[in-house]
Amino acid sequence: MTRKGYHHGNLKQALIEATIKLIEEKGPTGFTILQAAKQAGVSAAAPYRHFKGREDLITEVAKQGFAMFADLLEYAYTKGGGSPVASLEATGRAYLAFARKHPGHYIAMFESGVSINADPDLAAVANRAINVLVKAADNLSSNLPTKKRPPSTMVSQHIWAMSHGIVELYARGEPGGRSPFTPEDLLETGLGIYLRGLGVLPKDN
Amino acid sequence: MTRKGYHHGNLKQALIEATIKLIEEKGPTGFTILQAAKQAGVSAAAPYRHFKGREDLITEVAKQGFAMFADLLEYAYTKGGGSPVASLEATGRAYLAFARKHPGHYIAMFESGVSINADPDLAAVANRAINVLVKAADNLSSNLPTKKRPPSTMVSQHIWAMSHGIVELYARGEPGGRSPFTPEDLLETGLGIYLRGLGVLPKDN
DNA sequence: TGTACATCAGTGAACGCGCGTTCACTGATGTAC
DNA sequence: TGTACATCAGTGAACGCGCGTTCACTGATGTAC
Repeated sequence: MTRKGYHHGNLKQALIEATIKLIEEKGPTGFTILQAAKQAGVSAAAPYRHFKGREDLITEVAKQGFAMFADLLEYAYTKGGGSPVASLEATGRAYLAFARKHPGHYIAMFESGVSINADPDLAAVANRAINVLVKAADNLSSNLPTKKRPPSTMVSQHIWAMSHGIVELYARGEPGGRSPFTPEDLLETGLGIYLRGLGVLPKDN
Repeated sequence: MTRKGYHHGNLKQALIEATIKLIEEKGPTGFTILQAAKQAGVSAAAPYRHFKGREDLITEVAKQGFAMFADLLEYAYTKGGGSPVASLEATGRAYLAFARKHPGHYIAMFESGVSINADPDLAAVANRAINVLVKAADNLSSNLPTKKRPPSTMVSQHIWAMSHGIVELYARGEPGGRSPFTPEDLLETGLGIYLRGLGVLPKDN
């Protein structure tokens, strides 16, 4: 974050990165424009050349976060292995990996209070991420008998909810102290049981 | 929140209720001691007779929330019906009902950043709630063959994660706009599939 | 029953602080000719 | 290649604000005798 001369050269991205770091450290509550500016080595007024305000900055972080998230999920899904089940499990692992590697983004995306529908770009990129899971669910249940096939959107929401719940409850400090299981274990086993219940995994094993 | 004379009479609880209301309306970020004091019709200094500060007030809300939550889950669990499965499902419904009816408490408990282990009382009452689910899971799997029985704590964490995820993602505004399914639907179907996968529900239906 | 006194709960003024935001400005950069 | 000028990105001072917290205080309440 060192400066050369009067012009920063890359201030916009530097502010975004400072925001990510601050959110990681102090949560969305603890983030302020002034501190982001300070961390980028710039006066308090400078951020206003690039962002409308605090909210706008967080939205930008969420946007970049969802873009990376969607890319990661897509990659995991397509390269995840041959079967629909293997692909879905790879996508689940990618979900946790993202939350672990990019907590600042994850928090901006899900816990900062930004309204995803307030910004069309944000909504679009968030939907791209969501659709990976919907497609994965679609693929899964395509070879189930039509009668007992729940809607793919529903299945994708079950899986999203479980993944998100594991991140929120067990991938950080709280609650109830450390769980004896890693988040990865929890998701793998939980997803396994769920998929068996769906009928896409054999009953034994 | 009207006052009689110089003494409020019930300021502590009035402040707690103001906090709940403010958190519901503006999130944990938006809550301040000053506004709580104003809402209780009292000067800015008065809260310090009852609480050490902002954090202490939120902790108290979380504590009361977990107590109610534990009571509700316990009640639902014991009165929930004859079978372990019916009891668990009743407990899940109670989970969502609590989150819906008491969003301020829920937010203070799970999204305010209070550390559950920082306060022993809080940890105790949170554990009481957690243990309802653990016991429910225990009951569930007690008539499964020992070999393919996952630990009850793990099962309870799967269920907690899915419930919490549904609350966070689909019981409020975000993300991806309104889901076509109600939170209650999502939990019921998700839990159903999961329990079938566990082997405690018949494969058909 | 009445009075003196201790205790308690709330007051209001004051403080320092960091925040968000604006404004006229200025240094740096790019470009037309 | 050199110069004039427009544009752009960042400055720094200033503002008003609400917040958290403290302090000496005072009105109300309860109780001993």
